[in-house]
Amino acid sequence: MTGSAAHSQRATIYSVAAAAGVSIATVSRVFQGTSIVAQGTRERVLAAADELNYVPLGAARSLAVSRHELLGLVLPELGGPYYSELLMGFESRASELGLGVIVVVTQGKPDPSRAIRQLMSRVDAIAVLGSDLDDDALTHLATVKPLLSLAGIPDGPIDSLAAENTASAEQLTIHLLDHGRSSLLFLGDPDAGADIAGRYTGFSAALSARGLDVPEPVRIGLRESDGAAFATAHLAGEHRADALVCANDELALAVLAHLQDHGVDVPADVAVVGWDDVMAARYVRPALTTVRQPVRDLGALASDRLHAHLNGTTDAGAASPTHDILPTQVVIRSSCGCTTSPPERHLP
Amino acid sequence: MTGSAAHSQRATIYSVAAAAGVSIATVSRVFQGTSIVAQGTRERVLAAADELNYVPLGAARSLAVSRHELLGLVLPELGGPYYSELLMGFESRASELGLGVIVVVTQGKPDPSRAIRQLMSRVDAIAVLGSDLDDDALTHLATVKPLLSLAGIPDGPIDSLAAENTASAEQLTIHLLDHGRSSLLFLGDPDAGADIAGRYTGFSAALSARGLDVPEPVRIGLRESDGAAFATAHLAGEHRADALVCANDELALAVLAHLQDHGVDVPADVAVVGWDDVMAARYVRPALTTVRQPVRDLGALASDRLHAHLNGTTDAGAASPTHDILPTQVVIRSSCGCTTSPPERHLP
DNA sequence: CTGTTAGCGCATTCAT
DNA sequence: ATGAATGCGCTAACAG
Repeated sequence: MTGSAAHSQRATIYSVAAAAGVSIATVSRVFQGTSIVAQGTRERVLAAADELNYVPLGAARSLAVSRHELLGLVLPELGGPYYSELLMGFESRASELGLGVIVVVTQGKPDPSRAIRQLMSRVDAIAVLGSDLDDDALTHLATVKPLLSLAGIPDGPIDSLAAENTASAEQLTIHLLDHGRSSLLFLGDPDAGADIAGRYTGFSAALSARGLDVPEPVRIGLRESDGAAFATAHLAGEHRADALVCANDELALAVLAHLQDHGVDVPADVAVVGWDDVMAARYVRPALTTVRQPVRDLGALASDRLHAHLNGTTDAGAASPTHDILPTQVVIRSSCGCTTSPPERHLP
Repeated sequence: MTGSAAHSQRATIYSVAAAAGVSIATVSRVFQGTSIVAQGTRERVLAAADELNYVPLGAARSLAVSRHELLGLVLPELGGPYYSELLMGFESRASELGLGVIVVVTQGKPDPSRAIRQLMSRVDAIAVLGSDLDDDALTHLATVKPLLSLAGIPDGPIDSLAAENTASAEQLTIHLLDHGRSSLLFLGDPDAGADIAGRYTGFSAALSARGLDVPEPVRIGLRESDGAAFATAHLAGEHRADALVCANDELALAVLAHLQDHGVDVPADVAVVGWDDVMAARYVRPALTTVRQPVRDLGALASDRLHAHLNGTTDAGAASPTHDILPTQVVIRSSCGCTTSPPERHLP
């Protein structure tokens, strides 16, 4: 390794105590700041600890205090800015609360539930995003430790926290309708997640309100390849539409680009909108109209909730599950048909 | 919480043993699969465990086996696809190796070193990315636990792992020169990180090789706002250049967009290239010429290295530090002046 | 194949 | 202000 010291013989609280000529209790006290220690002794202990390169063993502490001081975050994947921001908010707030974070990405894992069980054994509470786990499984997990469902079903037996979907989808759809579009299509699979389901619900509501037929959703994935495939099909005349409401920006961008490459005029021929407000949404021409979600706040709030549970700050126990929803913001740019004057690409 | 069960009285190995009518050793055995247990007993134990909702206490196990089975990953931030991919690769491989991962994001933390010390107490080894820590601090940390520096200085006393920078930068610069560009500028601060420093080195080398003067780097940040600011200055005639080598894509895209908004023809008037191959790089017009790094592999390899150290697979101890470099790939698109025929935007 | 036993390193009473 | 003693839940010999 570093060639120098071998990480072999780790110093323990005992060796430090011995070196400082005090008892382990005193060492523990100076490190936890739990009780007052004489200035002199404190310094001797610190010196000894430094000298021995002492690093407390977390596991021992956890066992003693019966707390891991660690939160778990389960994510389906890590692509795009969405999950990163969520993690950022989650970790940041957790850290402020004195908690560490263990992340588990389920995608590509042979046995996700095994990974989660293992996670359960090392954290105090856990936030789960994604429907890789069926609802029963989640409910069961919630039995053993505080469990928060992120962007999941906004009801049901377990606590949940999510960004608003339905209302913004409806708003976005109405906006498209107001542009004179009449043949809209929703791209994305509502069964793939509660958030997408919510968006389709809003989409449907807007259409119904105008007395329009609600088309079946085009059940495709959210990747670029899915968008390209759809565009190809669309160009072949498989679908008829003058406006495409895509379940996320990645999909929207792929569709947009592919369509343009083949001579389709966006938004003149067909409008395209998405979700997430990724960076590319601002740089593409026409700039993509989309919905921005307070993802970071969502992550931070998740940490807060979990922390509150751990400290019994909330009326845990028999209280009914909480279901919080954070407001989102429709970002109107050009791909919907609007003409924005100053290209506002220099946002955050 | 869920209203139903209270996460109060957790079952222990003792309660399970009692319920199953066996000793704790047997319970431990069926859970660790460490030794053979009679089919009958095994089932009884499992049943009891399930009944009691037993989840082993990680901390207790860690203390007993003196291993956390956890890796630490320290990242400066989480913006853009770079860090996400790195984390993805790291977590994924770690998981395969039976290890969990704790992430720590230093950006925005009042006292990063405190967070790291705390991290050190709960993991077996740690990978650090970013120069928030001075080299001495890292060296010191490497004294207590296996420590791997990611995208850091490719020499020095601690193990490192990074993507190739200099050669690809040189290659990219030569490509620009071959396009007939003669007045190149490097955007980014070499002092902000070893990777950027390496890129500037390659940039310089290419220029020197052609007998050209090497301009000072334009020391700006990597955010969109930095790019916009530079573009403004450039438009005001502050800098003269017919090619801009940006330290990353975010910067390149911001510059590109801002320049175009003000009538500059890219790449005719000025070429722009970047690093990372973010999604937007494929969608922008002209498509951005950039350098793709094997970030996910880098993360996975980091886990491997750390795991190897923990198992003494490598000649740890007195061996000199290892410094591995992963090859990168220059992705030629249009912003450099090339005319690519089939818009290859449907890559991975 | 299964039970007994002895720590793992630390926080915490309870004394002093 | 400090020390001695106890236990947290689990694993790993060691017996049987």
